[in-house]
Amino acid sequence: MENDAKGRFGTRKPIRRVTIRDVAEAAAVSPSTVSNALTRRRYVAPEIIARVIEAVDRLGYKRDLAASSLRSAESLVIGVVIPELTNPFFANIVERISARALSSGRRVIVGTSMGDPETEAAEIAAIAAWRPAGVIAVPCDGAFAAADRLDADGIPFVIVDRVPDDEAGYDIVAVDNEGGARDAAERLFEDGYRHVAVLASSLSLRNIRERTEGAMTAFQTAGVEAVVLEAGFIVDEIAQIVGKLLVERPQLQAIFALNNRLTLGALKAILGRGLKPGIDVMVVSFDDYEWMRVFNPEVSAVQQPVKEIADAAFDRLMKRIAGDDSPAASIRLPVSLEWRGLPRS
Amino acid sequence: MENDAKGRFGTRKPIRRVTIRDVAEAAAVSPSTVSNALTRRRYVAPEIIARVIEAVDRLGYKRDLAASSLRSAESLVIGVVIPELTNPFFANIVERISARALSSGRRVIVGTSMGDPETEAAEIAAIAAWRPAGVIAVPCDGAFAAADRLDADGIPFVIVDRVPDDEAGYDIVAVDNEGGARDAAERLFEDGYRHVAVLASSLSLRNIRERTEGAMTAFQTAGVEAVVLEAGFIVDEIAQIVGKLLVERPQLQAIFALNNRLTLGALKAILGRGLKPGIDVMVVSFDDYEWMRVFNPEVSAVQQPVKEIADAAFDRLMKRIAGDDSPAASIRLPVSLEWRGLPRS
DNA sequence: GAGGATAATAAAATCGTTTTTGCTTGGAGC
DNA sequence: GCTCCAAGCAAAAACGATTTTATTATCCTC
Repeated sequence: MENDAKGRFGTRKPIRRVTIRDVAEAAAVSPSTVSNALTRRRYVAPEIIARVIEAVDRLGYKRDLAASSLRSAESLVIGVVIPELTNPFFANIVERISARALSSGRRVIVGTSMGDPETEAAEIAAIAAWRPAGVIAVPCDGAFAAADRLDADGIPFVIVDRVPDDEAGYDIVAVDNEGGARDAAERLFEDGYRHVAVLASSLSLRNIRERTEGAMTAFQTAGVEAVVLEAGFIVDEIAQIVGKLLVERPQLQAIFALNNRLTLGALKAILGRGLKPGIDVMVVSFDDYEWMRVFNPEVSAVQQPVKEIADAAFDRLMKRIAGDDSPAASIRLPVSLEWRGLPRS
Repeated sequence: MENDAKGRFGTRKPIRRVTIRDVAEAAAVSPSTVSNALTRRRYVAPEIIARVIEAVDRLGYKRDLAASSLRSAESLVIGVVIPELTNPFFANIVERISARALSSGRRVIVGTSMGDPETEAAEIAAIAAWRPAGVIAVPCDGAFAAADRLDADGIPFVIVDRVPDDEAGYDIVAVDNEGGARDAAERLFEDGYRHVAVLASSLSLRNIRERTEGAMTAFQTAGVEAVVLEAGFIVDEIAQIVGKLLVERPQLQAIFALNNRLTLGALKAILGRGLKPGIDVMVVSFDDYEWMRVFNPEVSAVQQPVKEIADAAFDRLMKRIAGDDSPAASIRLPVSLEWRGLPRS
């Protein structure tokens, strides 16, 4: 007898999957007993369980999760939708949620909207076709129109990081943007900075608006001369705008960049003019990345509690999946200021 | 009649999904005809198709992909296993593969090994339970023991980026590490650098070994005085090692860091000593990141063709899934040197 | 010892879809 | 006008699991 299934690419479809029926036959029990023996949903005699497990191991049986969840109507997938995977902040959140999901026997499927509401809606629709137990989403705009679709399908969801314009009725997990920005602003004042610029991407984003307001309120209260710049999303353009600012306002002592890209732009402008960040011009970043620590002194940053954000969102979603129908709530997590600057001498 | 299904969290399980049967009833045809009308697998009269589509739209029907692929035995999921999602290089690859998969009607599920072979094996096993059409993996070590599991299950797979110690019999997509490192080394020589250090993480990694060999061969041929340092994976430790190097070898003119973390460490050490990267000590990085461009001059880098890597892997996998059983092949893609340094004056 | 409750397993139904098989109709061929 | 074939749709089986229902054996109780 020749065995064609030997070579790696030797045959077309030689492999017939091991099903629960094969295991049942091998263990001389019925398929339902195998199921119960493995899932422990009903009592099965210990010696039969042992026989089943032996057969499973011997045959290399692995339960087909798709078939399993189809019948049991218990979805094992969690949908996660984010603007982009290449942003380590989002990647971190996905990684953490995946780990949590895995330890509860579920699996995450990820969709990226690339910052486009239409793509976002399409992704949500595509994910909905997988009948996820729930969805965790970082919306790309304040509308989050896809919410309706999820509601219509009865899929529970939690919104993360970006708070919708109308936040009523949604479960939301975000950070205390205003408080975090205020803390940083106050620290700048305490350390002697009196002429600062707040670097925003676009004030149409609620996160950025909250950060801007938190910072500006603190600056105004403290009597710090502060200006807000809307610099967009392209590093080179941001650098150009900051460059102009540095020329026009030579008295400027610090820049508070409200996201990591803005920080990149600010640093590029400062370094491009031969100045030293943290010495000639202080830079504080909202959101902390590894590369911010190569500078000397290191760039100070507002650190977002990524793990806590992901955990809070996951926990909330799990409760919803379990049937919790308490009123939707908005959770705001505190951020922490990683101050690495030297006091202004 | 009260309608309990109105509120967002008003009722427990009020939503009954729209199934193909509902559509069939609404369109006054059989379920099989609905299926054929939607998938176009068999001819259905145009007017019936129209009726079906109308019913689908009206009822908001979405085919259950799990059930669909269960019956048709055509898997719609692609497994992707990477060491970590927070590394933008891997995230990029995942994003690209996801996009390609999506446009072919499939979806990616991601597993992260966190650099641990056991976790990797567990992830592969877990993904296998979803019966993926294929798997694309970036192994975390040279053994890639999980390959056997995939082979046993008859799941085709492609290995990306990290080449296994024994590469025979595997489909592999990687970059030309040796050539890329050689190009960078030669350029350093051409620009006048004569005393350089090659910064490696661990020579037990094949990628790093190839890069080291490529660089050292070129340096030796050109008569450049070069030293190899194995500095590990922790930025602070790398910085410390480089710091010591800078003291011991004041004549050092350039550092060739073989991955992005090493680049961070090198920069940190250089900046920490008040030196200017690119001016006092040249830095060349293998792998290019956005933050490398904030410096002045920008950090030169060997850029990996992420899109091409992902595409090549995806294309190969699709062919395997389609039944191609040609011999396994190893594809090596060229990297490009982004030279941003100034010639040594 | 008969009736009935209980426990453990087997058999059958089911999840939502696709595929296979079967039926009906209409038209072509002779 | 009859047969045969193909087209077009319906009915039923199947995918691989779980849940529901049925069956048998055992154990109590009176």
